[in-house]
Amino acid sequence: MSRHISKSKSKALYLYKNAAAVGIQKLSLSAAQLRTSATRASCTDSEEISEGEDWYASHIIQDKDLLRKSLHNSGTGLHVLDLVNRGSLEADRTLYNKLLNRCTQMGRLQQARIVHAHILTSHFKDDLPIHNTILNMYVKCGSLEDARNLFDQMPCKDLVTWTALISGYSQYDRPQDALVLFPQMLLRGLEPNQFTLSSLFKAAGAVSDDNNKHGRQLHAYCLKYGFDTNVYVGTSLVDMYARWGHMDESQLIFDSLETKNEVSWNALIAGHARKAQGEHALRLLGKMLREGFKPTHFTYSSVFTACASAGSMEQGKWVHAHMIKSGAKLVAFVGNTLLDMYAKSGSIEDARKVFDRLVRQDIVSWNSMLTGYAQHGLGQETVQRFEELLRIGIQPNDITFLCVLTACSHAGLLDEGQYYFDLMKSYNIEPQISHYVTIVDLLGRAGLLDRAEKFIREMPIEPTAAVWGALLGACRMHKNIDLGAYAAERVFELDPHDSGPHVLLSNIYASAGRLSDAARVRKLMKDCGVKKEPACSWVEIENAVHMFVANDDAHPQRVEILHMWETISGKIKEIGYVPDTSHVLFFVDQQEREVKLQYHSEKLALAFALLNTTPGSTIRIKKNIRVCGDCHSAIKYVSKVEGREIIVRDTNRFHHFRDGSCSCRDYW
DNA sequence: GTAGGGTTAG
Repeated sequence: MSRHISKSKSKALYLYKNAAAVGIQKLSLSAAQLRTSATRASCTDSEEISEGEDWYASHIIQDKDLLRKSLHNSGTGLHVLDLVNRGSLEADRTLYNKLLNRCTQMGRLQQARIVHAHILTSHFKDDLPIHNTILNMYVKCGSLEDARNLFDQMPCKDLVTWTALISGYSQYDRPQDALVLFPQMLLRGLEPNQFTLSSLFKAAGAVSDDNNKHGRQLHAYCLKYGFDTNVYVGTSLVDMYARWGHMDESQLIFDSLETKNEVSWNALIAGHARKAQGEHALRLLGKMLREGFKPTHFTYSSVFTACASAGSMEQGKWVHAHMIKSGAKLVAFVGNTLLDMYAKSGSIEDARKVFDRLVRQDIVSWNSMLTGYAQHGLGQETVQRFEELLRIGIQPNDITFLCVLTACSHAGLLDEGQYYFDLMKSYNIEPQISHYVTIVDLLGRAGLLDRAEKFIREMPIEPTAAVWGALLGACRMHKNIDLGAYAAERVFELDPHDSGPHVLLSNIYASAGRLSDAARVRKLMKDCGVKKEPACSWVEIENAVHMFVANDDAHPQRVEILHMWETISGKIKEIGYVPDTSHVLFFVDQQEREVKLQYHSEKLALAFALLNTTPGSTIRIKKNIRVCGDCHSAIKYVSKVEGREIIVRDTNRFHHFRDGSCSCRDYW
């Protein structure tokens, strides 16, 4: 043993030796690890204790009550074990439970292992309840390995033992491990209770293979034994079906619950939020309120997420106001979704306000804000904020870098983008495939197609369809047919069912006049059963979201909309708008192309908004695919002739049209 | 002694 260790540290080592004597080496820790942890624990755990032997000299405690009170100090109170070792205190069940609970609450794994070691030296070494508590402690400290080792070593296990481990696996994203334990448990003659089942449903919700066999079987078991009336079990069922995306079943189970609470509502609302069903989530919030339940942070967080994906700012604002009135603090978990909602529904200013008002910003707050700036085309702002983040010493993560790289790509900041890509190493972040995609995009957009291709060839990881897809997109932008065709072939090989690359390649050929090649790609696409997603646009007016599809002739205001577009079209042609028909399929004639162009969904949405909003107000449109070049050009002119700010959100980013130009500087 | 719900990118 090291001679450099102080006397107080050697006491911890004594503890370790004791433990080793009764077979602690069976634990997952090596002797060296345990020695280190014991030493460290004794040094760092009890800040209130002065260094070394002095403390023991001045604290010879005879009074056991006084000693127990020392457990109320901060820290895990581990030092009392030294007094046990000295014989001045008897370690009883209560003492061990207090120590174990303290380690659990504070999540202190090293200390937890020491207490465990000590217990093995005591006459509780075969005590089942104590060992269940230890197992739970390891789970709560996040060490499934320690928990599993203990579980395997325990000669006697009861339902609590099995349930604690099952819940551990389901909490720490190891659903399969949780699920396989269940039949093993049944084989040993143990029957699950509501605790076991709710953990199992949580696990089953995280896997969705084989027609969700596990979850459905468990559900049947649960009905058979009548556990479904328990609110925990019922809620975990609602959640399980919602995670599979089966919202109808989720709703049915929810409706059948005799007892509901906030958590049940939250599970259902979160399900709709994950499916981007904003309207549904909002309706449920209204219902929840009418039925007298108080929304929690979880509720608000899900509803804001739903509003963000729907881009419904007005509704989101209403919920925000409701949250303020309820007196809830703006903690990061909710605030991040709120700021994301503002950013995604078009108001970067409001997003910034939320960011500034957060009780404390975490890395997700920063990432959301950076994403917001990037999507709004504020490349310089993103870079500046990113630099600020580094300056104040916040550790960026892989998403942070992805945000800043995307911003550089969208804003054409070539040098900065490459610099930040290299900078990732200094922060010990290994670039993921998405970072490589962004760099290909960055180089490609800047027209450096050969460099982009070279970059792909030299990648240390295998390029995916997304990587080649980025090159293909750049080839479309810069009209490079040969490289585009090559990149498209790579994409087809890697991901034959995506319609995007087929459409892109077909368009590359079409715009170069190679109509037969374009037709061949379209045919290939058809033959493979690849379907193009129909284009849609949405516009929110007075709390209602209106949807438009291209050539929509079923809309009740169809005549007015078309009339409005004709008027607008005339006005913008007067100031220089020329329809760019290269964005329309090649097999229609010129006149027909112009007509088809006129009825792109974003134009219909725009005309509708002009008809139904007050002059001068901002118009916000959302699109499910990228805005086409002709619409982009037309909307720029409309913003000028109508004196309107028009904000279009497509799948990639925002376009802020104002006074004849767009924030993306025609670069998207 | 064991249980259910929430965030950022692409």
